[in-house]
Amino acid sequence: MTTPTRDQVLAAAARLYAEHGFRGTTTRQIAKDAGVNEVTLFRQFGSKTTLLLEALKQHGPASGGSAALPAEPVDPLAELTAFATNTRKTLHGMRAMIRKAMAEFEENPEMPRCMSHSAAHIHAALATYFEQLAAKGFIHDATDGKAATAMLMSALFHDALGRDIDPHSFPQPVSSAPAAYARLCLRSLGFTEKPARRAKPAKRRTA
Amino acid sequence: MTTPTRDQVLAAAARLYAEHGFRGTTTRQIAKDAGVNEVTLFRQFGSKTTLLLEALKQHGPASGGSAALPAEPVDPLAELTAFATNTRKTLHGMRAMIRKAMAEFEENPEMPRCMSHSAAHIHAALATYFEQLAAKGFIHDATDGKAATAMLMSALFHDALGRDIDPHSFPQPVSSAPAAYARLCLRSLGFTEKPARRAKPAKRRTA
DNA sequence: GGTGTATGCAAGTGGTTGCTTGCATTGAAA
DNA sequence: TTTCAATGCAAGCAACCACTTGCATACACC
Repeated sequence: MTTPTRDQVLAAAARLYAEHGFRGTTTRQIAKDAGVNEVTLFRQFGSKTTLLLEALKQHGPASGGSAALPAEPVDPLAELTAFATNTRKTLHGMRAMIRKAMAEFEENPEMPRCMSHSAAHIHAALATYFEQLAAKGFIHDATDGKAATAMLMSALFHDALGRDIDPHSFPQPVSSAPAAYARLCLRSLGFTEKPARRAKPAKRRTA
Repeated sequence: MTTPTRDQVLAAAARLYAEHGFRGTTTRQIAKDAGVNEVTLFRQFGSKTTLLLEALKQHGPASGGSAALPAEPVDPLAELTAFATNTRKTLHGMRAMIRKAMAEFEENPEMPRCMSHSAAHIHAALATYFEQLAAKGFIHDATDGKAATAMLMSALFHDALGRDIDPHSFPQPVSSAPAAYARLCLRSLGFTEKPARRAKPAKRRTA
Protein backbone atom coordinates (compact mmCIF):
# COMPACT_ATOMS: atom_id res chain seq x y z
CA MET A 1 0.00 0.00 0.00
CA THR A 2 2.99 2.30 0.20
CA THR A 3 2.79 3.50 -3.34
CA PRO A 4 5.25 6.25 -4.22
CA THR A 5 2.30 8.53 -4.92
CA ARG A 6 0.95 8.13 -1.41
CA ASP A 7 4.30 8.91 0.15
CA GLN A 8 4.78 11.99 -1.97
CA VAL A 9 1.37 13.24 -0.92
CA LEU A 10 2.01 12.62 2.77
CA ALA A 11 5.42 14.26 2.65
CA ALA A 12 4.10 17.33 0.90
CA ALA A 13 1.17 17.54 3.30
CA ALA A 14 3.41 17.35 6.36
CA ARG A 15 5.75 19.99 4.98
CA LEU A 16 2.92 22.37 4.11
CA TYR A 17 1.27 21.82 7.49
CA ALA A 18 4.47 22.76 9.26
CA GLU A 19 4.65 25.91 7.19
CA HIS A 20 1.05 27.09 7.15
CA GLY A 21 -0.92 25.09 9.71
CA PHE A 22 -4.17 23.27 9.11
CA ARG A 23 -6.30 26.10 7.79
CA GLY A 24 -3.47 27.54 5.74
CA THR A 25 -2.73 24.27 4.01
CA THR A 26 -4.92 23.81 0.94
CA THR A 27 -5.57 20.59 -0.88
CA ARG A 28 -4.66 22.30 -4.14
CA GLN A 29 -1.21 23.17 -2.84
CA ILE A 30 -0.63 19.68 -1.46
CA ALA A 31 -1.51 18.19 -4.84
CA LYS A 32 0.68 20.66 -6.68
CA ASP A 33 3.67 20.07 -4.39
CA ALA A 34 3.24 16.31 -4.56
CA GLY A 35 2.92 16.40 -8.33
CA VAL A 36 -0.47 14.68 -8.40
CA ASN A 37 -3.98 15.71 -9.23
CA GLU A 38 -6.15 17.14 -6.49
CA VAL A 39 -8.84 14.50 -6.85
CA THR A 40 -6.27 11.83 -6.06
CA LEU A 41 -6.05 13.17 -2.53
CA PHE A 42 -9.75 12.73 -1.92
CA ARG A 43 -9.84 9.32 -3.59
CA GLN A 44 -6.98 8.09 -1.41
CA PHE A 45 -7.74 9.76 1.90
CA GLY A 46 -11.35 10.86 1.73
CA SER A 47 -10.91 14.27 3.31
CA LYS A 48 -8.31 16.90 4.04
CA THR A 49 -8.52 16.18 7.76
CA THR A 50 -7.73 12.47 7.53
CA LEU A 51 -4.99 13.18 5.01
CA LEU A 52 -3.21 15.62 7.30
CA LEU A 53 -3.71 13.39 10.31
CA GLU A 54 -2.07 10.54 8.44
CA ALA A 55 0.72 12.82 7.26
CA LEU A 56 1.57 13.90 10.79
CA LYS A 57 1.46 10.36 12.09
CA GLN A 58 3.93 9.29 9.43
CA HIS A 59 6.21 12.30 8.99
CA GLY A 60 5.86 13.51 12.55
CA PRO A 61 8.59 13.32 15.17
CA ALA A 62 8.23 9.56 15.52
CA SER A 63 11.11 8.79 13.18
CA GLY A 64 13.84 10.49 15.22
CA GLY A 65 15.01 8.11 17.95
CA SER A 66 17.61 10.51 19.32
CA ALA A 67 17.72 9.34 22.93
CA ALA A 68 21.52 9.04 23.08
CA LEU A 69 21.77 8.58 26.84
CA PRO A 70 24.08 5.78 27.98
CA ALA A 71 22.64 2.92 29.97
CA GLU A 72 25.56 3.23 32.40
CA PRO A 73 26.40 6.77 33.50
CA VAL A 74 30.12 7.48 33.57
CA ASP A 75 30.58 11.19 32.97
CA PRO A 76 27.19 12.74 33.77
CA LEU A 77 28.03 16.28 32.77
CA ALA A 78 29.38 15.28 29.38
CA GLU A 79 26.64 12.77 28.76
CA LEU A 80 23.83 15.10 29.73
CA THR A 81 25.36 17.90 27.70
CA ALA A 82 25.44 15.67 24.62
CA PHE A 83 21.85 14.64 25.27
CA ALA A 84 20.75 18.24 25.66
CA THR A 85 22.53 19.33 22.51
CA ASN A 86 21.04 16.50 20.53
CA THR A 87 17.52 16.89 21.87
CA ARG A 88 17.50 20.62 21.32
CA LYS A 89 18.63 20.19 17.74
CA THR A 90 15.92 17.61 17.05
CA LEU A 91 13.20 19.77 18.57
CA HIS A 92 14.53 22.82 16.75
CA GLY A 93 14.21 21.05 13.41
CA MET A 94 10.55 20.38 14.10
CA ARG A 95 9.75 23.68 15.75
CA ALA A 96 7.42 24.93 13.01
CA MET A 97 5.32 21.77 13.07
CA ILE A 98 5.23 21.65 16.86
CA ARG A 99 4.09 25.25 17.07
CA LYS A 100 1.27 24.66 14.64
CA ALA A 101 0.14 21.49 16.35
CA MET A 102 0.13 23.15 19.77
CA ALA A 103 -1.81 26.16 18.50
CA GLU A 104 -4.48 23.92 17.00
CA PHE A 105 -4.78 21.77 20.08
CA GLU A 106 -8.27 23.00 20.97
CA GLU A 107 -9.57 22.31 17.48
CA ASN A 108 -7.71 19.08 16.86
CA PRO A 109 -6.19 17.50 19.98
CA GLU A 110 -4.86 14.43 18.20
CA MET A 111 -2.09 16.18 16.33
CA PRO A 112 -0.08 17.46 19.28
CA ARG A 113 -0.72 14.25 21.16
CA CYS A 114 0.83 12.14 18.41
CA MET A 115 3.90 14.34 18.77
CA SER A 116 4.04 14.05 22.52
CA HIS A 117 4.65 10.33 22.10
CA SER A 118 8.25 10.92 21.13
CA ALA A 119 8.60 13.55 23.84
CA ALA A 120 7.38 10.96 26.34
CA HIS A 121 10.12 8.56 25.22
CA ILE A 122 12.82 11.15 25.69
CA HIS A 123 11.28 12.15 29.00
CA ALA A 124 11.27 8.57 30.24
CA ALA A 125 14.86 7.98 29.14
CA LEU A 126 15.95 11.07 31.02
CA ALA A 127 14.09 10.10 34.18
CA THR A 128 15.67 6.64 34.09
CA TYR A 129 19.07 8.22 33.66
CA PHE A 130 18.57 10.36 36.73
CA GLU A 131 17.53 7.34 38.75
CA GLN A 132 20.77 5.63 37.79
CA LEU A 133 22.71 8.73 38.72
CA ALA A 134 21.18 8.48 42.17
CA ALA A 135 21.85 4.74 42.40
CA LYS A 136 25.49 5.28 41.50
CA GLY A 137 25.95 8.06 44.01
CA PHE A 138 26.45 10.86 41.51
CA ILE A 139 23.52 12.76 43.03
CA HIS A 140 22.06 12.70 46.50
CA ASP A 141 18.60 11.33 45.89
CA ALA A 142 16.06 11.02 43.13
CA THR A 143 13.08 12.52 44.90
CA ASP A 144 13.38 15.62 42.74
CA GLY A 145 14.30 13.67 39.64
CA LYS A 146 10.88 14.08 38.03
CA ALA A 147 10.82 17.82 38.54
CA ALA A 148 14.40 18.12 37.29
CA THR A 149 13.49 16.06 34.24
CA ALA A 150 10.60 18.37 33.52
CA MET A 151 12.76 21.44 33.96
CA LEU A 152 15.47 20.24 31.62
CA MET A 153 12.97 19.17 29.00
CA SER A 154 11.19 22.51 29.36
CA ALA A 155 14.42 24.40 28.88
CA LEU A 156 15.27 22.45 25.73
CA PHE A 157 11.71 22.68 24.44
CA HIS A 158 11.33 26.39 25.05
CA ASP A 159 14.78 27.12 23.64
CA ALA A 160 14.05 25.14 20.48
CA LEU A 161 10.65 26.76 19.97
CA GLY A 162 11.20 30.29 21.18
CA ARG A 163 14.75 31.34 20.42
CA ASP A 164 14.04 32.56 16.90
CA ILE A 165 11.04 34.53 18.18
CA ASP A 166 12.65 36.18 21.19
CA PRO A 167 16.43 35.51 21.26
CA HIS A 168 16.88 37.93 24.13
CA SER A 169 15.27 35.46 26.54
CA PHE A 170 17.90 32.76 26.07
CA PRO A 171 21.58 32.28 26.91
CA GLN A 172 23.95 33.36 24.20
CA PRO A 173 25.37 31.90 22.10
CA VAL A 174 23.04 29.06 21.30
CA SER A 175 25.92 26.61 21.11
CA SER A 176 26.63 27.05 24.81
CA ALA A 177 23.03 26.84 25.99
CA PRO A 178 22.52 23.06 26.20
CA ALA A 179 25.66 22.67 28.27
CA ALA A 180 24.47 25.38 30.64
CA TYR A 181 21.09 23.70 31.02
CA ALA A 182 22.71 20.34 31.69
CA ARG A 183 25.13 21.78 34.25
CA LEU A 184 22.45 23.66 36.16
CA CYS A 185 20.16 20.66 36.09
CA LEU A 186 22.81 18.41 37.57
CA ARG A 187 23.72 20.94 40.20
CA SER A 188 20.09 21.31 41.19
CA LEU A 189 20.19 17.62 42.06
CA GLY A 190 23.31 17.95 44.18
CA PHE A 191 25.85 16.83 41.59
CA THR A 192 29.26 18.20 42.50
CA GLU A 193 31.17 17.25 39.35
CA LYS A 194 32.85 14.29 41.06
CA PRO A 195 31.24 10.96 41.91
CA ALA A 196 30.58 10.42 45.61
CA ARG A 197 31.04 6.69 46.00
CA ARG A 198 33.91 4.85 44.41
CA ALA A 199 33.42 5.11 40.69
CA LYS A 200 36.06 4.80 37.99
CA PRO A 201 37.59 8.20 37.31
CA ALA A 202 36.63 7.76 33.65
CA LYS A 203 37.54 10.31 31.04
CA ARG A 204 36.62 13.81 32.06
CA ARG A 205 36.21 16.57 29.53
CA THR A 206 37.85 19.83 30.55
CA ALA A 207 35.07 22.39 30.77
CA MET B 1 -10.70 58.17 19.99
CA THR B 2 -11.51 55.43 22.49
CA THR B 3 -15.13 55.13 21.59
CA PRO B 4 -16.94 52.25 23.32
CA THR B 5 -17.55 50.72 19.91
CA ARG B 6 -13.86 50.57 19.15
CA ASP B 7 -13.08 48.90 22.45
CA GLN B 8 -15.80 46.30 22.01
CA VAL B 9 -14.43 45.45 18.60
CA LEU B 10 -10.86 45.13 19.82
CA ALA B 11 -11.87 43.00 22.79
CA ALA B 12 -13.92 40.66 20.64
CA ALA B 13 -11.13 40.43 18.07
CA ALA B 14 -8.54 39.53 20.70
CA ARG B 15 -10.78 36.90 22.23
CA LEU B 16 -11.58 35.30 18.90
CA TYR B 17 -7.93 35.37 17.87
CA ALA B 18 -6.95 33.52 21.01
CA GLU B 19 -9.58 30.92 20.25
CA HIS B 20 -9.20 30.43 16.51
CA GLY B 21 -6.01 32.13 15.38
CA PHE B 22 -5.66 34.59 12.53
CA ARG B 23 -7.08 32.52 9.69
CA GLY B 24 -9.84 31.08 11.85
CA THR B 25 -11.03 34.49 13.00
CA THR B 26 -13.55 35.99 10.58
CA THR B 27 -14.59 39.60 10.35
CA ARG B 28 -18.22 38.51 10.44
CA GLN B 29 -17.74 36.79 13.78
CA ILE B 30 -15.83 39.73 15.25
CA ALA B 31 -18.66 42.04 14.27
CA LYS B 32 -21.28 39.71 15.66
CA ASP B 33 -19.48 39.25 18.99
CA ALA B 34 -18.84 42.97 19.32
CA GLY B 35 -22.45 43.78 18.50
CA VAL B 36 -21.61 46.04 15.57
CA ASN B 37 -22.02 45.83 11.85
CA GLU B 38 -19.29 44.23 9.81
CA VAL B 39 -18.67 47.29 7.66
CA THR B 40 -17.84 49.28 10.79
CA LEU B 41 -14.72 47.15 11.21
CA PHE B 42 -13.43 48.09 7.78
CA ARG B 43 -14.38 51.73 8.13
CA GLN B 44 -12.50 51.96 11.45
CA PHE B 45 -9.50 49.74 10.80
CA GLY B 46 -9.26 49.32 7.06
CA SER B 47 -8.44 45.62 7.03
CA LYS B 48 -8.67 42.51 9.11
CA THR B 49 -4.90 42.43 9.56
CA THR B 50 -4.56 45.92 11.02
CA LEU B 51 -7.59 45.32 13.22
CA LEU B 52 -6.15 42.15 14.76
CA LEU B 53 -2.73 43.71 15.14
CA GLU B 54 -4.29 46.58 17.05
CA ALA B 55 -6.35 44.17 19.14
CA LEU B 56 -3.29 42.20 20.23
CA LYS B 57 -1.33 45.36 21.00
CA GLN B 58 -4.13 46.52 23.26
CA HIS B 59 -5.54 43.36 24.79
CA GLY B 60 -2.29 41.42 24.72
CA PRO B 61 -0.28 40.50 27.81
CA ALA B 62 0.85 44.09 28.32
CA SER B 63 -1.77 44.82 30.95
CA GLY B 64 -0.63 42.24 33.50
CA GLY B 65 2.25 43.65 35.51
CA SER B 66 2.59 40.62 37.77
CA ALA B 67 6.28 40.86 38.64
CA ALA B 68 5.77 40.42 42.41
CA LEU B 69 9.45 39.99 43.27
CA PRO B 70 10.64 42.00 46.27
CA ALA B 71 13.36 44.57 45.78
CA GLU B 72 15.11 43.21 48.86
CA PRO B 73 15.37 39.40 49.06
CA VAL B 74 14.62 38.02 52.51
CA ASP B 75 13.27 34.53 52.07
CA PRO B 76 14.39 33.49 48.58
CA LEU B 77 12.61 30.17 48.48
CA ALA B 78 9.26 31.60 49.54
CA GLU B 79 9.64 34.66 47.34
CA LEU B 80 10.65 32.72 44.25
CA THR B 81 7.88 30.21 44.82
CA ALA B 82 5.34 33.00 44.96
CA PHE B 83 6.80 34.51 41.82
CA ALA B 84 6.71 31.18 40.01
CA THR B 85 3.14 30.49 41.04
CA ASN B 86 2.04 33.93 39.98
CA THR B 87 3.88 33.92 36.67
CA ARG B 88 2.67 30.46 35.76
CA LYS B 89 -0.90 31.45 36.42
CA THR B 90 -0.58 34.57 34.29
CA LEU B 91 0.96 32.67 31.39
CA HIS B 92 -1.60 29.91 31.75
CA GLY B 93 -4.43 32.39 31.36
CA MET B 94 -2.96 33.56 28.09
CA ARG B 95 -1.84 30.21 26.80
CA ALA B 96 -4.29 30.05 23.91
CA MET B 97 -3.26 33.44 22.56
CA ILE B 98 0.43 32.75 23.05
CA ARG B 99 0.17 29.45 21.18
CA LYS B 100 -1.57 31.07 18.26
CA ALA B 101 0.89 33.94 18.08
CA MET B 102 3.89 31.61 18.20
CA ALA B 103 2.45 29.36 15.51
CA GLU B 104 1.91 32.30 13.19
CA PHE B 105 5.34 33.75 13.79
CA GLU B 106 6.60 33.01 10.29
CA GLU B 107 3.61 34.68 8.67
CA ASN B 108 3.25 37.57 11.08
CA PRO B 109 6.29 38.12 13.32
CA GLU B 110 4.90 41.22 15.01
CA MET B 111 2.27 39.44 17.07
CA PRO B 112 4.50 37.20 19.15
CA ARG B 113 7.05 39.98 19.48
CA CYS B 114 4.51 42.33 21.06
CA MET B 115 3.88 39.58 23.60
CA SER B 116 7.53 38.99 24.35
CA HIS B 117 7.69 42.55 25.68
CA SER B 118 5.99 41.53 28.89
CA ALA B 119 8.04 38.34 29.04
CA ALA B 120 11.16 40.48 28.79
CA HIS B 121 10.02 42.52 31.79
CA ILE B 122 9.50 39.44 33.91
CA HIS B 123 12.79 38.03 32.68
CA ALA B 124 14.65 41.19 33.62
CA ALA B 125 13.06 41.33 37.06
CA LEU B 126 14.08 37.76 37.71
CA ALA B 127 17.66 38.34 36.56
CA THR B 128 17.92 41.38 38.83
CA TYR B 129 16.60 39.34 41.73
CA PHE B 130 19.27 36.70 41.19
CA GLU B 131 21.96 39.34 41.14
CA GLN B 132 20.75 40.58 44.48
CA LEU B 133 20.73 37.07 45.84
CA ALA B 134 24.39 36.82 44.90
CA ALA B 135 25.17 40.21 46.36
CA LYS B 136 23.53 39.22 49.64
CA GLY B 137 25.36 35.92 49.83
CA PHE B 138 22.34 33.72 49.36
CA ILE B 139 23.97 32.09 46.35
CA HIS B 140 27.61 31.64 45.45
CA ASP B 141 27.92 33.72 42.32
CA ALA B 142 25.79 35.14 39.55
CA THR B 143 27.74 33.84 36.57
CA ASP B 144 25.04 31.30 35.89
CA GLY B 145 22.24 33.68 36.77
CA LYS B 146 21.24 34.27 33.17
CA ALA B 147 21.03 30.59 32.35
CA ALA B 148 19.12 29.92 35.56
CA THR B 149 16.74 32.74 34.71
CA ALA B 150 16.14 31.22 31.30
CA MET B 151 15.60 27.78 32.77
CA LEU B 152 13.05 28.93 35.33
CA MET B 153 11.20 31.00 32.78
CA SER B 154 11.25 28.06 30.38
CA ALA B 155 9.83 25.75 33.00
CA LEU B 156 7.00 28.14 33.81
CA PHE B 157 6.37 28.87 30.15
CA HIS B 158 6.34 25.26 29.06
CA ASP B 159 4.21 24.24 32.01
CA ALA B 160 1.65 26.95 31.32
CA LEU B 161 1.49 26.15 27.61
CA GLY B 162 1.90 22.41 27.54
CA ARG B 163 0.34 20.89 30.62
CA ASP B 164 -3.14 20.62 29.17
CA ILE B 165 -1.74 19.02 26.03
CA ASP B 166 0.57 16.50 27.65
CA PRO B 167 0.05 16.42 31.44
CA HIS B 168 2.31 13.39 31.76
CA SER B 169 5.38 15.51 31.09
CA PHE B 170 4.95 17.72 34.14
CA PRO B 171 5.17 17.31 37.93
CA GLN B 172 1.91 16.42 39.59
CA PRO B 173 -0.10 18.00 40.99
CA VAL B 174 0.07 21.33 39.23
CA SER B 175 -0.20 23.20 42.54
CA SER B 176 3.17 21.85 43.63
CA ALA B 177 5.02 22.45 40.39
CA PRO B 178 6.01 26.12 40.75
CA ALA B 179 7.50 25.46 44.17
CA ALA B 180 9.52 22.56 42.76
CA TYR B 181 10.80 24.72 39.90
CA ALA B 182 11.78 27.49 42.31
CA ARG B 183 13.53 25.11 44.70
CA LEU B 184 15.53 23.37 41.96
CA CYS B 185 16.42 26.68 40.39
CA LEU B 186 17.80 28.03 43.65
CA ARG B 187 19.70 24.83 44.36
CA SER B 188 21.26 24.94 40.89
CA LEU B 189 22.75 28.28 41.93
CA GLY B 190 24.16 26.92 45.18
CA PHE B 191 21.41 28.08 47.49
CA THR B 192 21.40 25.95 50.62
CA GLU B 193 18.17 27.18 52.21
CA LYS B 194 20.05 29.35 54.70
CA PRO B 195 21.84 32.63 53.99
CA ALA B 196 25.64 32.40 53.95
CA ARG B 197 26.71 35.79 55.24
CA ARG B 198 25.11 37.42 58.22
CA ALA B 199 21.58 38.27 57.18
CA LYS B 200 18.73 39.04 59.49
CA PRO B 201 16.89 35.85 60.29
CA ALA B 202 13.76 37.58 59.05
CA LYS B 203 10.42 35.89 59.02
CA ARG B 204 10.59 32.47 57.43
CA ARG B 205 7.53 30.78 56.08
CA THR B 206 7.28 27.16 57.12
CA ALA B 207 7.33 25.14 53.94
C1' DG C 1 -7.46 -9.87 -25.33
C1' DG C 2 -10.15 -8.63 -21.38
C1' DT C 3 -10.79 -6.71 -16.77
C1' DG C 4 -10.16 -3.89 -13.01
C1' DT C 5 -7.82 -0.43 -10.52
C1' DA C 6 -5.29 3.87 -10.11
C1' DT C 7 -4.68 8.18 -12.00
C1' DG C 8 -5.39 12.48 -14.86
C1' DC C 9 -8.28 16.12 -16.62
C1' DA C 10 -11.99 19.48 -16.91
C1' DA C 11 -15.74 21.31 -15.00
C1' DG C 12 -18.65 22.40 -11.51
C1' DT C 13 -21.16 22.88 -6.67
C1' DG C 14 -22.23 25.00 -2.54
C1' DG C 15 -20.20 27.50 0.94
C1' DT C 16 -17.16 30.99 3.06
C1' DT C 17 -14.12 34.91 3.10
C1' DG C 18 -12.40 39.77 2.98
C1' DC C 19 -14.04 43.72 1.39
C1' DT C 20 -17.09 47.22 -1.18
C1' DT C 21 -21.13 50.01 -2.53
C1' DG C 22 -25.30 52.68 -1.98
C1' DC C 23 -28.46 54.48 0.93
C1' DA C 24 -30.95 55.44 5.32
C1' DT C 25 -30.59 56.75 10.28
C1' DT C 26 -28.77 58.88 14.30
C1' DG C 27 -26.89 62.29 17.18
C1' DA C 28 -24.00 65.87 18.45
C1' DA C 29 -21.70 70.19 17.11
C1' DA C 30 -22.08 74.76 14.60
C1' DT D 1 -31.82 74.47 12.03
C1' DT D 2 -28.24 72.93 9.42
C1' DT D 3 -24.24 70.03 8.92
C1' DC D 4 -21.40 66.37 9.25
C1' DA D 5 -19.36 62.30 10.91
C1' DA D 6 -20.39 57.69 12.68
C1' DT D 7 -23.13 53.80 12.24
C1' DG D 8 -26.60 50.43 10.45
C1' DC D 9 -28.59 47.70 6.78
C1' DA D 10 -28.96 45.07 2.54
C1' DA D 11 -26.78 43.43 -1.22
C1' DG D 12 -23.20 42.01 -3.70
C1' DC D 13 -18.46 40.94 -5.65
C1' DA D 14 -14.47 38.28 -6.76
C1' DA D 15 -11.75 34.95 -4.95
C1' DC D 16 -10.94 30.86 -2.63
C1' DC D 17 -12.20 26.66 -0.27
C1' DA D 18 -13.18 21.38 0.25
C1' DC D 19 -15.16 18.24 -2.38
C1' DT D 20 -17.79 15.86 -6.41
C1' DT D 21 -18.84 14.12 -11.03
C1' DG D 22 -18.08 12.20 -15.56
C1' DC D 23 -14.98 10.62 -18.66
C1' DA D 24 -10.49 9.37 -20.77
C1' DT D 25 -6.10 7.07 -20.12
C1' DA D 26 -2.64 3.86 -18.59
C1' DC D 27 -0.94 -0.13 -16.60
C1' DA D 28 -0.96 -4.59 -14.19
C1' DC D 29 -2.87 -9.15 -13.84
C1' DC D 30 -5.58 -13.15 -15.57
